[in-house]
Amino acid sequence: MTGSRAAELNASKPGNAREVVDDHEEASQIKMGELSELLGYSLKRAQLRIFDDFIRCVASLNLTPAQFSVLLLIDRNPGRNQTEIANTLGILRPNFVAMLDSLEGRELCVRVRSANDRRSHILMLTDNGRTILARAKKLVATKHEARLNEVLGPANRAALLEMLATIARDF
Amino acid sequence: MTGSRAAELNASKPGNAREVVDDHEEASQIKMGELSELLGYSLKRAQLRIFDDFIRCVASLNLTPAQFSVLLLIDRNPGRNQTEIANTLGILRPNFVAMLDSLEGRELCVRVRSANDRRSHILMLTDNGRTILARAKKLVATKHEARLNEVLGPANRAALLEMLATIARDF
DNA sequence: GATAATCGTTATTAATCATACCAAATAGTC
DNA sequence: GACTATTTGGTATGATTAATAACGATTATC
Repeated sequence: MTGSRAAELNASKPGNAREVVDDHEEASQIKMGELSELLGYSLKRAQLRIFDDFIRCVASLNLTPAQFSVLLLIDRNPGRNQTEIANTLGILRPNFVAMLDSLEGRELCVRVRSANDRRSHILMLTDNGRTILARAKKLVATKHEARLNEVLGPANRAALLEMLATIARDF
Repeated sequence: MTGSRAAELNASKPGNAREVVDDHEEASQIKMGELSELLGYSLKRAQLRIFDDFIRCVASLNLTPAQFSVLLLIDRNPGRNQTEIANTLGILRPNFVAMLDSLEGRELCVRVRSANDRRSHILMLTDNGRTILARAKKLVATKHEARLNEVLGPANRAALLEMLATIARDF
């Protein structure tokens, strides 16, 4: 299901029998040039790694980052409708339908017709949804974010988070 | 073809014997909850913003971030073939074909049969490609990255870059 | 009461990402 | 040299995500 996208990120694995030289010269490393100074590039690569790790850490619950964020937001904001949740996550309403179909099909959340405005659907987690979310949070905290703290250190992790929020806010 | 099977899943859930919830408190802001502590979430949002700004800054040249990185890498590594360039960028070879078709069609680069290995295509920029790349670099530096320096400050920008590289490397 | 706006939804397209496979060329082995 | 395996670029094809237009039902506005 979840393809290993990092399969060929590392072409030069110092492992077994990969000493092939394409030209007469030794297999020299490709120069990244200004690419390593391009923030967008590093940003995307880091994001892919983080998402891969997230999916791996939470694989037992079969939750994507997007699904996790939806459950989190519904839990924290009971009584909101689809457009409100979708908008705050940057998901377009048409694309949110299938996503909710899936989550509701797994009985993690429900759509309830609002009494105030019978057009809109109020979203709320089921008991099962709350259980799964709680488990997911624990997995994310103990595996995913913990690893980040190992690699970056708590102070750096906080600084990184703040800078990313700044970009998303002021850009 | 596309097979949007969203319709078949749970398009309609009739007979919802759920009770209606109180949804007062109209204009209050949605709470992000633990979402603002989730690094992957901030990372993705920031990445989308950065990419949008990149595309905007370089719109006059009609270059995507991916295309720009390809041109940059070819320029810095003359004599490399498709798989080498694609691999270092994390692009799968089948998907790299169309991308090169496009760039070559715009006469920004060329594929040249290698004399050493007649299977492989050596990539190199055309004069036009070098010109466009130079212009793109200038736009990126004076508009895109400059704005980042405004928002973050040079020191923070460097620290951010270093942390992202750390994630992409050690994760 | 007529008209406009909103909500969830369907349908559809484009773009991105991934896998399986093929012909040509090369490498490695006997 | 012949035989096999591997590599390279390429095609075809799916899955997933993202974006737009439009529609019925409902609500808001005038």
